[in-house]
Amino acid sequence: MADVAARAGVSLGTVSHVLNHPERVKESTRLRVQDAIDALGFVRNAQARSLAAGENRTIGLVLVDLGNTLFVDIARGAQQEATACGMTLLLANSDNDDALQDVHLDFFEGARVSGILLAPMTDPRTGVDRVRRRGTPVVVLNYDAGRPDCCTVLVDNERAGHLAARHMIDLGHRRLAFVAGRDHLQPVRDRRRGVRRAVADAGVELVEIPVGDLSARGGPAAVAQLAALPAGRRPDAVIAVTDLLGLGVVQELGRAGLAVPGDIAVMGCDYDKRAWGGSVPLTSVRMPGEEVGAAAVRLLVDEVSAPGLHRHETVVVPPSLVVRESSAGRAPAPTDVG
Amino acid sequence: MADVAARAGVSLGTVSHVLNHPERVKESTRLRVQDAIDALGFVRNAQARSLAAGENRTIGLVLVDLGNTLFVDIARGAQQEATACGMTLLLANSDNDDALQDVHLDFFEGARVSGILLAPMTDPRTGVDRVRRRGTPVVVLNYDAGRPDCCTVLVDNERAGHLAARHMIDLGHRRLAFVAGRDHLQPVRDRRRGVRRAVADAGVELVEIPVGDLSARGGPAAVAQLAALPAGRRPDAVIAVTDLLGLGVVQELGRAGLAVPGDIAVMGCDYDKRAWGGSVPLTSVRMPGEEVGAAAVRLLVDEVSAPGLHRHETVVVPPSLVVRESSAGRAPAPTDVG
DNA sequence: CTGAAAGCGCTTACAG
DNA sequence: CTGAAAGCGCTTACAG
Repeated sequence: MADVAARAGVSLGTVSHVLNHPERVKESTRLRVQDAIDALGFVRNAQARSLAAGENRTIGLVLVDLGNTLFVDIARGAQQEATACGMTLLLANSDNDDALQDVHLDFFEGARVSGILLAPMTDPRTGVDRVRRRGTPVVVLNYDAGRPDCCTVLVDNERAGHLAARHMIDLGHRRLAFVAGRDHLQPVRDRRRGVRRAVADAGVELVEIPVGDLSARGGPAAVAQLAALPAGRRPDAVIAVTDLLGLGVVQELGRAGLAVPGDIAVMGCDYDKRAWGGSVPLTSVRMPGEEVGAAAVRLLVDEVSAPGLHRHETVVVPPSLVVRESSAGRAPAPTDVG
Repeated sequence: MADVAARAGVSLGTVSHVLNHPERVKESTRLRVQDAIDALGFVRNAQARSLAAGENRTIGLVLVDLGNTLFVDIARGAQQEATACGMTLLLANSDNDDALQDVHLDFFEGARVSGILLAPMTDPRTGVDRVRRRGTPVVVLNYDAGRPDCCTVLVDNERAGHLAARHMIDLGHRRLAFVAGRDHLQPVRDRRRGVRRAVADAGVELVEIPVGDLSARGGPAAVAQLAALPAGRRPDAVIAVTDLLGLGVVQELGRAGLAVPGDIAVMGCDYDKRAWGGSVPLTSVRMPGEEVGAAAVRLLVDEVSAPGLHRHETVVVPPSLVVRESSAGRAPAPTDVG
């Protein structure tokens, strides 16, 4: 910057002014300074700037898994909203590694970002404690950490489960299977709750099929359990807790010679692009990742700009049903059956 | 930091020393300072540090598209290698937006990162010019920009095409179809070149099928063109330039009542997880994204640590064939047919 | 409208 | 082994 000032024949302060308050500078000198900047290829040192100005229009987003398209959607939504708010979004991928997640949190803390967005998979207590202690705003995404000192943005997984079961019931099915793992993961627990509520309200039957693997590899185990049921208790519809698992179920049913949805209807949950290529397009429940990311940025910006007035809140974003062939067949789904 | 010094009853310089050169400080005072740091929850301001120290162990990675699993793999490989080198990797997603890409480059430049990794989709000339001008090291990934002033890491797409065609030829096929778009994109151009070379060397026939959409949506157009060929010229094997396109072809062939690979063998290229769910597991050519990311970090670190001695180089990472059912059927592929 | 000066939070020779 | 002081590149009241 000193070089720019020298070349333009002005003081440091003036260069700073054309950078920060161009309207306060006479046009002729502003142009002269601008020329010097261009000629020298000057790029202001953002670290020095934010050190001196005490502000830093940057948001850090720590993500648990970029391989999961939900998180990519979250990043995209956050990115767009951040840009709209005049902030820059930086991503750090913790790749399912809790220790690395804490490293990233500390990194952003050290970089004095305006705030941090955190999408964890397990309870992020220690890391968030450290960050909150220094007062940096944190928004937790897609995980209900039950913290009163942060905003939270959740997808309504209970509703996702309810939507799924309701859809199958509306199609006329009377005996549903819910294929899932343990309730260890919040989304599994909540989706199960939603399925149970819909089933109870409608007075239909529910068979819960436990599997150890929520990816497509869980398909064979699920189908084996279905086949082992007495004929009278065999479900007419399957809800898999994830799309990948739903895909595995469809594949395995195909191997067993059963038609989907002719012999049995199937749906997943997640709207996962990795499950889009199946032989039968899979009905699913879409989780609005982009809205989650955007809402989180909005909450963060609110907290940053009005630290005093800000009230922490939990935003719950609704999922939506995506009907495709695996439940409804090739024809459009009947709106109201049975 | 002043608070820490006060609480520990030492000077600022001493606190700095326990942070940067703990061995130069007497144990008892080091412990005292450490206690103060813990008690106060002090996190050093990394901006001030790198301003004063003139170094910044951070690498910025600008990615064109996080929705593409190749780039996620690249990010993962770069992340791991960066951690191994004691650096932190920061991600910025330009989401197929050239203007946003330049914004991210300038951001990293302003943040005075040690170096930048750039995975673009089109020629990144202007952005890289700006960054190189100030001397910041840049490594270009997955795109041959033909710049002598940067290192480059490429996947050998020509070889990928050659591997694909060679595989089909080895399986005994004598009339191959190559389904792809224009040569506008480097990977398409190079893969085509490899396919042509293998076909010419083997003296078999090649039919080139142009499609406008390289995703699964291109499938119907491709199959329509195949069906329109005179019976005597109909290919016995299809190589799609991407896995998604290969998936689309398999789906459309299924709709047309043709068996894969019984009636016609199909393969893709990319090893894209989004194409893994098809009714017939797709043979593909795997692009080693993690190695690309890791190699790029290694080149960058070399340039950063020995700016004088460093010679720019282009590393070309070899792809590898992944044989699955869509070309080889359920039995293992014969090693040498025809 | 422009400049001189203090200060942001740290590091690093240099003394002691 | 520890401290005082200069400096990293910028911003921002405050004068003029």
